[in-house]
Amino acid sequence: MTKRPYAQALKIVQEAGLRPTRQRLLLSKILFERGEDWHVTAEQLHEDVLKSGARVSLATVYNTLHQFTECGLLRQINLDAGKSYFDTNVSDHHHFYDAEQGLLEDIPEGQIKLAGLPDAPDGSRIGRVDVVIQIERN
Amino acid sequence: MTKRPYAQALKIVQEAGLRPTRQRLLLSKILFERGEDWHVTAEQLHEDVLKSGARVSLATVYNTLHQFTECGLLRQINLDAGKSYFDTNVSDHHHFYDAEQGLLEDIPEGQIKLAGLPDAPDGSRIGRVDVVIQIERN
DNA sequence: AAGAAAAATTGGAATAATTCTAACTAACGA
DNA sequence: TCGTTAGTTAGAATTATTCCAATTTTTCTT
Repeated sequence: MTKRPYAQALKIVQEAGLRPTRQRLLLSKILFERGEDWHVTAEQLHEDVLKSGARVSLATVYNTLHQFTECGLLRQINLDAGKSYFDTNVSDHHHFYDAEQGLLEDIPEGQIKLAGLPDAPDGSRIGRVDVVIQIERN
Repeated sequence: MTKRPYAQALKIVQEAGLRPTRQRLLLSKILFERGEDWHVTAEQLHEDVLKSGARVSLATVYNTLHQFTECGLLRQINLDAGKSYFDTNVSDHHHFYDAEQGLLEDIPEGQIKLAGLPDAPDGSRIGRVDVVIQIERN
C-alpha cells in the first residue's frame, strides 16, 4: 500500500457524495485506515485528531460522524444512556457489550442465527435487527 | 381487586428488601398497578407522580428506578444516546424500537429463537441477550 | 414511647454528551 | 477570479443524569 497519503480517504469521501474538505479527509483517514474494526465515540475520535497534530473542532467531529453514518460509512450504536459509539464495520453483524467497562466487541457476520422474527407492527417495516450480548468480567 | 390502596405496592417493596417509604410505595403503585407493560423514562414517571397530586423529587425517582432495577423489579434499556427506559416487564423478551418517535414495544417471550450464540470472550460470561428490531413508520 | 442510629429524600449545583447558533472560511462552478 | 453555496468553528445552550450536603424519615434499642 504505497499510495499518496490521502488517496484512499479522498476516494471514500467522494464516493459518499461529500465534499472533500480537510476535516473530512483527515477523519476518514483516521477512521478507515487503521485496518481493524473500531468502535469509537466522538470524544475519542476528537482526541485522536489532536494527537495526530491536526485540529478539527468537536462540533465538526459530531457533524462528520453523523454524515458518515447517513452515507452508510459508519453504523451508530447506542448502548449506554450517556453516549454513542460509531462502528467502522457496517456489515451485518452483532456485538458483545461489557457495560462495566463500556467495551464493544464484534461478533462475526453470520454467526448468530435468528428465527421467529415477528412481523413489524401495522404501519411500519423492519429496518435493522441488533443483537447485543451483555457480558460480565469474571 | 378491592385491596387497601397500598397493600400490593407495600408487598412488592418489602419483598424486594427495601424500606417502605412513602416515595417507594407511590412509585411502586404507579409502575406496577397499571396492568400493562410499560416503558418509562425517569422524566415521564416524575410527571406522572406530579399529576397524581403527590410530590417526589426527581433525584428520588432516579434513585428508586435504579434500586428497583437492582432488585429485578425493572429492566433498564438504553437505545437512545440521550435517555434510559425502564421496562416493567422483566420476563425474557425482546423489543421493537421506533427510533423516530422513541417508542418501544414488547415482542412476546419465546417468539424469537436464537441459534449460534458464540461463547463469551475469555475471562467473561454471558449475561443478558437483547434483540432490538428497529422499525420505521411508513 | 423516646432517643439514637441508620437510611432515605431533597433542592440545587455539577457533570457529561450532544446540539445549536451565528459568524467566519473554504470549496466549487461559471 | 468571483460569487454562491456548503462547511467549520467557538462557545453557548440543552438534556439527561449524577452528586452533594443538609434535612427528614424510618427503624432499632431500650
